[in-house]
Amino acid sequence: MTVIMYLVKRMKVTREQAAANRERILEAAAKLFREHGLDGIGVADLMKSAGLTHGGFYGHFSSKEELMARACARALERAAQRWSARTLPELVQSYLSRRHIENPGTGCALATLGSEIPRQGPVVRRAVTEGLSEMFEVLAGRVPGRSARARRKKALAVYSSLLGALVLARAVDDPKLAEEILDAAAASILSQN
Amino acid sequence: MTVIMYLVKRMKVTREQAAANRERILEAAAKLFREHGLDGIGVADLMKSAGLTHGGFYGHFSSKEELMARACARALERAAQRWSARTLPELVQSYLSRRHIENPGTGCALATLGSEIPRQGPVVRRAVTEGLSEMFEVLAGRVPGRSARARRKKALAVYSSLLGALVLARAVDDPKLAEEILDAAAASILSQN
DNA sequence: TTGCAAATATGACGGTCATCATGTATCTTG
DNA sequence: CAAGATACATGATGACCGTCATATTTGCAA
Repeated sequence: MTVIMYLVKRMKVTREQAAANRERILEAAAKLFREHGLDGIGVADLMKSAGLTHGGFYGHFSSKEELMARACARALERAAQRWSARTLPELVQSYLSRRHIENPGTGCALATLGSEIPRQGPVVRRAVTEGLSEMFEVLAGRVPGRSARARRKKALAVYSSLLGALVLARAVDDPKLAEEILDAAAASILSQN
Repeated sequence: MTVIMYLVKRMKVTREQAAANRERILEAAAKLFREHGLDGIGVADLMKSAGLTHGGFYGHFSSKEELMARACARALERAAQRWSARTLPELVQSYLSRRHIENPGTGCALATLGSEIPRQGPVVRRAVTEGLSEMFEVLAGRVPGRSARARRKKALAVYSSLLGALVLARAVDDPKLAEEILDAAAASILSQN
């Protein structure tokens, strides 16, 4: 075991392996940023979680900020993909669930990082705005409405409700209250759509 | 000027002045935490903003965490007070406004700190839960509804929409999009109440 | 097969942070 | 008015952070 680790460590990686490493860093970041916040996890721990040491980081990304932007973009893309395969009721139920509350690392990035985004630099803000725009489009295709304009408006309102309810339910330390919040938001959304 | 500052500095404060100093620390914290995040501002800067140096901090609070809890409680109490003096449409309009977007330091604490709260310790979570519960009660008194139960449910849904919309509008780097989000949420809330 | 570029490890640097120890000047109590 | 308590300043400590310099090892192109 130790010998194998030693060999792996000492072995120069091929181009493919380097690309895979970059991918692992990005995936680790997308998860750990959501779990600990953008400022709550450091480059060294991120790299360790990807199976590397901190030194190689700047060979893959120009700064921690760039990684934050790419990780946010990645997380939001994934969310848009997931949404595009569900109906609105399915989507509401899975978003407003105890399972989502308890798994920030794989859930909605806005719910875990939302209040930190306004304090970030232009690169991160841009990535988030683009990711959100895609999500709005997907959601607009999942809500009922007579015109595209009306559906977009509804999509913005629905996402606001989803996001706010999840943030509140996570903030509160009483599981009963959390569930009450989720239920109220779900009922409100579904009764309107 | 320098002489005056020197005298002020060297002058031992009375009990009343000490209490006033504690109050200034708390007010500065309530503002700066919302502006920079709980982890985005340090004890030294907090104290400097209250006109003191960092050393005296632990005479007033047992830890930074205790200050975070008290500052959150203070901010939420103030919000509940403001809400109790307004009608629902007034409240929605002021919450979902450009002015609120641009002034996080005096605005809703959940919108600025919401996603950091779940990562905080029990003391902060408790203070936030209590503050939120008060806000829910106030809001339940401002929404229409046939029973107290129905009004409470509506209050939870309304606050979710408000919070989510503000977080989204602040996260986005396009003012037009931000305004679109606020408008969509406001229309949704007001059409339902 | 030889030399260069690339990928990553190790280690260091300057900065920031929360917390605590200590000194000191003043309020406050007897 | 004397003595202790109090409020605060100064300074230090140890930990952590982002970033960079350097060395080493190996894939890869000529």
